[in-house]
Amino acid sequence: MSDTTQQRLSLAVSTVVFALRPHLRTGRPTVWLPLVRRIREPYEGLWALPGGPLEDDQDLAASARATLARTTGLAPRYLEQLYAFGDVDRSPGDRVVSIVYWTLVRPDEDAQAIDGENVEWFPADEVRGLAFDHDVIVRYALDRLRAKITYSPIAHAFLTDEFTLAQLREVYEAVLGRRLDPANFRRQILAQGTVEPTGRHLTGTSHRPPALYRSNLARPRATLTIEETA
Amino acid sequence: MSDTTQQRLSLAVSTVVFALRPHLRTGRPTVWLPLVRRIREPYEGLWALPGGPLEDDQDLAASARATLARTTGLAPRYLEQLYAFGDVDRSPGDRVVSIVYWTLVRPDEDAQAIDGENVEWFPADEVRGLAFDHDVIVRYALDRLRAKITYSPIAHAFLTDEFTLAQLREVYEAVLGRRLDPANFRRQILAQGTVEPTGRHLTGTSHRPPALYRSNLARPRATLTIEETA
DNA sequence: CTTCCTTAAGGTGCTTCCGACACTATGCAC
DNA sequence: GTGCATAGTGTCGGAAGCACCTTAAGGAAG
Repeated sequence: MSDTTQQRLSLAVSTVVFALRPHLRTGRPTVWLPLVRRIREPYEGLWALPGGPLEDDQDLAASARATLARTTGLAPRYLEQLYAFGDVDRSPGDRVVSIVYWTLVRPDEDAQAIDGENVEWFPADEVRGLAFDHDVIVRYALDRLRAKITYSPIAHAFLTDEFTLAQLREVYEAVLGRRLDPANFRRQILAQGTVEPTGRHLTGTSHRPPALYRSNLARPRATLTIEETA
Repeated sequence: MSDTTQQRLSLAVSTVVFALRPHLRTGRPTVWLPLVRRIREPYEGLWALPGGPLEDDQDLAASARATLARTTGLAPRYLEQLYAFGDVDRSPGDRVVSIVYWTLVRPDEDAQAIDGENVEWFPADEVRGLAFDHDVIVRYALDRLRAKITYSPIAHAFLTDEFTLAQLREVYEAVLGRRLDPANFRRQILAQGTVEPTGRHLTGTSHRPPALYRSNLARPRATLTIEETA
C-alpha cells in the first residue's frame, strides 16, 4: 500500500483443531481447540493456531499433519482445507499467506495429545485476542463445522469406531449448541444410511443397553469437498 | 520425495471464470469459461486458467482481479475463493502453490470481454487436457457452482440489475443442466425473499409481459463463505 | 375483430419431511 | 418386585416440495 518495504512473500500452513471435551461448568461435551503460545515477534506471548512454514517438498495437508504432530502430538484422521488467508497486512512487517486446515479429533486420538509447555486447550467459542487474524479464522472454522455437520456425516470423525446413537447425538448437540430430540435424531441418522449396526450392545449402563453402530463409508453422501483424509 | 532439486516455492493466483453463453447446438444458455494458451514451458501450447504470480503488495482477491483484467478484460463483481492447490508435483520442475478463485460474469460484463489472440472460451463441461491440474480445478469449481446455487442466491450474479423470473430460471437450468417447473420455481424464489419486484414489466415479448425483479441484498440468506465482492 | 399461440401467474392436491410428544422395552439399583 | 433411566417405536399436525391444472395477458395471423 504505502511504501514497499515488504519482506519476501512466505507461505505458512496452520490448522484449526477441534476436539470434544467436557465443559468446565456443565460437564457436557463442548468444542475445544489447542493453541500455541508465540515465542517470538510478532505477537510474542499471544496464543496462535498451530502452524509453520510450508516446506519445499511437502504437500499442503502433509505440512499441516507434520506441524500438528510436532506441536501437539496429534495425528487426526479427518483433515480438510479451510481457506487461504493472504491479506497484505495480516502479519506486521512480513507478507505471509496462510493456508489453513481444520481437523476433527477422536477421543482416542485426543488421548495422545501432549500438552507441551506452550500448548493449551480452550473452549472454541471463547477464544479471543489471538495473534494475527486468528480470531477470524477460528470463527470461520466454527461456522464451517456447524454448517457442514448439518449436511455431511462428519460427526463420526469425533467418535471411535463403535458408538451409540446417543453418543453421536451428543456430538451434534455439542457442535450445534442445542439439544436434539432423540427419537427424531435416530430416524434421521438411520434414514441417511451413514451408520450401520454392529450387532453389539453397550452394557453396564444402568438402563436398557443401547445398540452399537459403526460408520458406513460404503455409501457416503455426495460431498463437494476435497477431503484429504489419510 | 526423491531428490531435493526443487525450485524455490512460488505462489500463484488463478481464477475459474464462469459466464452463460448460448450452447452451440441447442442455443440454450450454458456455462462457458475463458482459457489462456500457455506461451512458455511447462505445458507450452496447452490451455490453462488465467492466472499469474502473487505480488508482494497485493491481496489475494486483488491479484485475481488484476490478472483477469489483464488477460481477458473482465472485471466481474462476484469473486470467491475456491481452493488452494499445492501438491508438490503439480508443476514440473517448480513448486507452485495456486490459490484459485472463481467468479460469475454478468452479460454486460461479458460484453467487455476482449478475446485476445491467446484467449478462448469453452463450454465448461467439455474442457479437457488443460495444463497442470487445471482439469481437476475446473471440475471442482463446477461442482461448487452447482452446489452453491442450490442454497445461496448467487444466480443473480449471472444477471444484470433487472431481470424476469424466467431469466433467473434459465440461469438455474443452465447451471444445473435440467428444466425446472416455472410455477414452483417462482414460488421458491419469491418465498426466500432474495428478489423484489421493480414494478416494471418487460414488453414486446409476443406474450403476456413478465414482471421485472431486482436482487434484494437487503435481506441476504445467511451464508458461510467469505465473499470478496468489490 | 376473432382466433390462436405463447408465456405469465396463480391454484390444487398429493407426498415427504420434520418436529413435538406419547408410548412401550429393557437394563440396573434397591 | 418397584422405581428409574434411557432405548427404541408410533402417531399426528404443520411445512415444504412437486406435478399438474386453470386463468391472465400480450402478439401474430387471418
